[in-house]
Amino acid sequence: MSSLSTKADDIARLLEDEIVAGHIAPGTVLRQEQLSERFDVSRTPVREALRRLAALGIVSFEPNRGVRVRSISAGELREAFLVRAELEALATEVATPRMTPADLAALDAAERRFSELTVALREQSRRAEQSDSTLFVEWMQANYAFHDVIYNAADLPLVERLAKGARRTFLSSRVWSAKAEFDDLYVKNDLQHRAIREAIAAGSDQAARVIAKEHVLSSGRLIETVLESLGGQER
Amino acid sequence: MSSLSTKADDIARLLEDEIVAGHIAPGTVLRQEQLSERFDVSRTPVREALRRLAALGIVSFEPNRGVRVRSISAGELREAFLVRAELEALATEVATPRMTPADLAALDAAERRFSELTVALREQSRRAEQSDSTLFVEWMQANYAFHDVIYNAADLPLVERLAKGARRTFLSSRVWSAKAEFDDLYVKNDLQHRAIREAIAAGSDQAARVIAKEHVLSSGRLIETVLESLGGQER
DNA sequence: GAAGTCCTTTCTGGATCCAAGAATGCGTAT
DNA sequence: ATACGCATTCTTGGATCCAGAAAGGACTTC
Repeated sequence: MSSLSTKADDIARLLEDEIVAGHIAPGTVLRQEQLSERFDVSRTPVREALRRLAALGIVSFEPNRGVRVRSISAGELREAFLVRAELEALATEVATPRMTPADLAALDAAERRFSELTVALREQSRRAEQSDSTLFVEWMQANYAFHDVIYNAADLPLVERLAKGARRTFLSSRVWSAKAEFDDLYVKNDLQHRAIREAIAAGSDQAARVIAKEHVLSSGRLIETVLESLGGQER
Repeated sequence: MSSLSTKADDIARLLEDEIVAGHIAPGTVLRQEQLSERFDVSRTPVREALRRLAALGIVSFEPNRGVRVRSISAGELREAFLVRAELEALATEVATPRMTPADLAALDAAERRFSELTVALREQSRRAEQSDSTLFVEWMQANYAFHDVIYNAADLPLVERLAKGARRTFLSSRVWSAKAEFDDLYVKNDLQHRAIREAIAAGSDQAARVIAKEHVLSSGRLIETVLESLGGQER
């Protein structure tokens, strides 16, 4: 059986997903043996996987003591948004003159889908107190799908990789517990997506760039205020 | 003996330095056993080190075939400069209002040192055909030292980490073999550093930002043309 | 002479084993 | 009761061992 991927890589991907999805809380100590029996392998590939996660900054090794899921501070979160704003701006600028009609159509579809989910989400949050999180997850995925169309057209793999790394940073944060506070964000994001698409469609890369940057920054600002209102319990 | 660092980490650092410094050519296959006897350890920590380098994108694993030092394509090099330009712009903008008198003094000193080395380097390249590379290395370090003052003041560890990763990308490229062609770059960099420092000192963050960005981009453009003139032997 | 098959060698990926560092808990002395 | 010291236990970092994949021949066949 010629394995196209190695166990260490599989485990790394799985763990990364789980941590990013928040299924493993920041601060948790990952026991090697525990993981090895969970994945039914020896500790060797587990440790190689952990090394990779460490290089990505997702976990941190404390020599002879174990690996710990890193928790991001408010400062790091803030910085991640700054970085993402710059990279998103760059990608949008580069993508604009490269957009094919197919890309534009895809962008339009992504925007529409995002709009629909936004409406549904606001509806839900107005009605129910304890909102279902699946809709929220879908909404967020639709958000990323919109941006992915742009990344795809920009054809800048490094930028895409780094920006997605920055995304990761705050996906695992517990900000999302305060979904209810986000009504403001929902509608704003929707409007900004429309503006970005229009600027791209009009071929004005500089305008698109500026709006894209502001789009990310304003999300960051809002999330920051939500975080503050949640109180400063940082780990 | 309570080891503060683990062997895997030490090896990773060493290998990274050697690859970035160009002592190990891109495309080289790294044999695990060879490395293990060179560092006088078993293959286990070697492999963990290699996993880390793989996560950083410095080497790539080819399952069951070995790890290979990644060679960067012209496109990747170009993209790395785009990214660095954005990040450097951001760092400069953020740093400007945060610069203490001490920082400004350090920036001034770094600029002066860079200027001196620039003069020395142009002198040398005018005289000797086969120029000594140590002076060139010093010059490059002085260049980075200047930018590091800014990163330090900006206090954005993520940005710094990513930007330095992008630096790495082209340090290992063989562009530097064509040092002779760089006279243009030498003087331009010097002028741009002065302009950046002046903008920062004047407190105009936006101006500093724009100049810093242009500074990186123009270096990128020049290096690109040098690369082309070297011929397109990409691996 | 070129291509295909089998066998040997080499090397990787993973499992297992071992030594040493860190935590834990108990007993004792103050 | 509290703090110190010592032994036990747990877990990590690293070494060694093993099975399977890929590369490299030699030998055969057309």
